[in-house]
Amino acid sequence: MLKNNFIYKIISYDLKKNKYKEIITRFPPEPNGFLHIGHVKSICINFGIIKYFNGKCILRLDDTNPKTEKKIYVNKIKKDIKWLGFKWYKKEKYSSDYFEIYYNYAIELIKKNLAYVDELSLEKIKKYRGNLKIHGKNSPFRNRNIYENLYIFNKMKQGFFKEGTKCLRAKINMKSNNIILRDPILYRIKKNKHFKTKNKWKIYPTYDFSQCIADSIEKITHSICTLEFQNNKILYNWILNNISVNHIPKQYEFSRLNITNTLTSKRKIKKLIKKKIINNWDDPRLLTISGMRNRGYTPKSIKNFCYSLGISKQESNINISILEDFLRKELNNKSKRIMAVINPIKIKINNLNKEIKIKIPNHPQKKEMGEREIILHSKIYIDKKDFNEKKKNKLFLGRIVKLRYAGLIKAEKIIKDKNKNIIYIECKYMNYIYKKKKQKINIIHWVSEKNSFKTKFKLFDYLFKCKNPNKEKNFISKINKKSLIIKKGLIEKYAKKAKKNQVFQFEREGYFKININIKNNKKKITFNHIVSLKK
RNA sequence: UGGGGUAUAGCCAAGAGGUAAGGCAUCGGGUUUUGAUCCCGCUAUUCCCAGGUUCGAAUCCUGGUACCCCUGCCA
Repeated sequence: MLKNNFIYKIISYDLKKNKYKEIITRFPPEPNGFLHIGHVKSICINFGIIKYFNGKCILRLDDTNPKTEKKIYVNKIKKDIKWLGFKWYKKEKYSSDYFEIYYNYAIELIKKNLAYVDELSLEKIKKYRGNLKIHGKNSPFRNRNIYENLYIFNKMKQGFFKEGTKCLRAKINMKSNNIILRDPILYRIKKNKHFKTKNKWKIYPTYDFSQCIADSIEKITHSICTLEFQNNKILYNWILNNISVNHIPKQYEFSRLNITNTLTSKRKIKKLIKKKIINNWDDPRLLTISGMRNRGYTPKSIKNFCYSLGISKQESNINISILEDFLRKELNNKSKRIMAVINPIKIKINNLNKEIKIKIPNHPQKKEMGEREIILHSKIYIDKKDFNEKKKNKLFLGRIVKLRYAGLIKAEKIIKDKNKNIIYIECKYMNYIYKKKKQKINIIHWVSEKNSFKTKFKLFDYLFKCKNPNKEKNFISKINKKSLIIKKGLIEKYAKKAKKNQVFQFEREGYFKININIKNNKKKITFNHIVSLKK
């Protein structure tokens, strides 16, 4: 619920007090990777909350570091937000749109003697900064005069110096208890080509310097971000209070979304791709937006999940099964049912000499989804999981199971080869007799030889078996090696009528998406696992 | 005694001095030829701990404890 949280209350209050005419939020991803489920929460908050207030939400690509940012990511980010069904205000913005403005504000700070060019090496800056317990100490360059600062900063801009040799720092307080305030870096030299401004700039503003100014320029009223920026808020305000801006947005923080059995860190995802553990950012096992799209998630199921979560400052780790519940809920209503046998084992029904045609519904609760015909005859397949000596409700010698929509079969003989592998099981067909007292006979799904075709199933499992791979030192070692399994099995012929990307519920198994590939005029059909049914 | 945050059920989460909302999960029951779906019902004498103020405290005060973030020229 998007209303029952502290941010909604703050906005309502501000509006009531006539603080703002219009509410403007923003979503500012860095184009250095694909968007994931964590971003979706932020998107849902920023784009979602303004709908209650008739406000605007701006999409701003935060491109202040040309070392890691790429045009391709911008396109993917835009595509993913659109796919979710959100529209940003007018054309998307870029932090780089304001490079000239940032630069002028930097000059203003220098002129006010609130910023200086430091020439300490990276190592020295680190040393001088001190640590959690020990205060920092001033750089020897801290007190150079304004004209010299102006002169060198201009030279930096023109590209006279190497990366890491000089940077612009705010003159705040090296003895501050908040390390963020120990003369934070405002500008650094980067020689990479920027995907948007090309080679025009040799110096780039840091997050702390650019974010607050961009927010101010865009007249953002509520700048909503995640908890890790709480320490930076004081700097955000310091900068805006010391330059000549006429609008100061307010920053509010919420706790980021963590989900069990998966990773969302861009750095770690990049490592998985590099190690070829996953194919790419859009691997169906990943909770990136594109990965979920490939997997078969619908925008609505993802959004409903995010809306169901609260917005607070408490750390959380949401079980991935809750996300899956929202998916199942939607798929359940719109998917036709079908029977598919993923691990086939052959059954010979000895006393069945004819073909029995059976009309069955495509959805047990929705007649409008129509019906189809299946054929029962002497050669059928069931799943190996349903043939089990130890579990009493499964098929085994002497035991009876119910074939879904057909009759009962009783296992009579197991036929094995020399190596003791089962070739087939001989069964006896029996008519279904209704008894007053409910008999707990297990219903199993099946497929007949004449009414099915062979196909491949791609089965996905969690990328990590452990609940919190983010906490693992060596997360690579915790990878679930069986997160992708390909099985050869059988499915009803009815599947051949399916459209591209159609989703079926395989009875008693789960939801699967059809892949249709046409090679040399031949249709090749396979299926991708989306999510299993509840056990 | 570095600074900034957070503690309410298994997981989320409302609550702001008047006697613990809601959702999901679990559990119990019903419908069902999917152990699915759907429907109904139950689930905190207590809010991290210990004191204190008050007729009355999850809410106020005092003192503790646990966890998260900050020592990038990343964001």
